[in-house]
Amino acid sequence: MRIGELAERAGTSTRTLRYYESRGLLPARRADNGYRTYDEDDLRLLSQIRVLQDFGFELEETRPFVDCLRAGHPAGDSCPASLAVYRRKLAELDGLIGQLADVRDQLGRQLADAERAAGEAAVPKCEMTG
Amino acid sequence: MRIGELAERAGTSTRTLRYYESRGLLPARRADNGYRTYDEDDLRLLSQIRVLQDFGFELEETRPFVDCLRAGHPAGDSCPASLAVYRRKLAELDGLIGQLADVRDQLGRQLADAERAAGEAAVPKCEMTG
DNA sequence: CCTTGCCTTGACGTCGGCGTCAAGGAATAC
DNA sequence: GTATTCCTTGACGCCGACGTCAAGGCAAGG
Repeated sequence: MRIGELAERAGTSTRTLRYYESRGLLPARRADNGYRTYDEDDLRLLSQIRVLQDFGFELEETRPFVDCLRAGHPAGDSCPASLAVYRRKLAELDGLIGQLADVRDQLGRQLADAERAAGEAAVPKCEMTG
Repeated sequence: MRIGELAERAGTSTRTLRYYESRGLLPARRADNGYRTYDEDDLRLLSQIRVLQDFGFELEETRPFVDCLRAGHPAGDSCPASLAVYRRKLAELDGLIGQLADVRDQLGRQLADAERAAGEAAVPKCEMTG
């Protein structure tokens, strides 16, 4: 199949496929007329890349998974290098989520304090006027 | 004070201050020789910006806080517009944290599955050989 | 006078993952 | 023949918050 069909079947763009090729991630065979040619295996590699991209992996981080599939393994994560990326990514995510949760809590307190201050300014010393 | 001193006292760079000025966020008075001149109030505005930046706010999102301080309010979040940004940011954070938690769980399962598969491949049908 | 250290504006570089446009070749439909 | 649609390479644009370099001005110390 050609680049347009592969892009459509994978739910991405031809530009993206050319970009992956430029990064050496998904090289293509060439037909006599110079057109890029792909097969079903390429679709599997591409699907693996897309899944990981959706997870927030950088392109380079998908490389071990692609290499693993290309080496004939049943899944992209059947290789130690891929598992290592999983673990790094998990640690990274845990750290990030923790940071964001901290920020979230601080912001929540800031908002509560600011709302309280605004309320007191609007109705000052309410209990003294009764 | 001049730009270098303000930058140092705020723990940032002169480039950053010029950038803020170019965005209209922190304009500076000028001395006769053309040098930018700042006062203690500018340091407060800048500190407010930096705190919010550290929280992950975009520069534009800090503008209501700066405007609020400049209007003479005691804090950057003493104005409704600032509170609105707080609330938007909280919602945004909650959404993001939720997404990341989902990804984290999926990744954790992927890793567990892949590790189990690798283990079974290494010691296949262990209970059948006993 | 000369050096040093601050300041000025202007402009290009960074990072990732593409989008988008341009100019032209190739294959298919009619 | 020609209209359409696919394909090719090349190259600039984008986003955000600056970093970094260049060329030159201004002030103070020795």
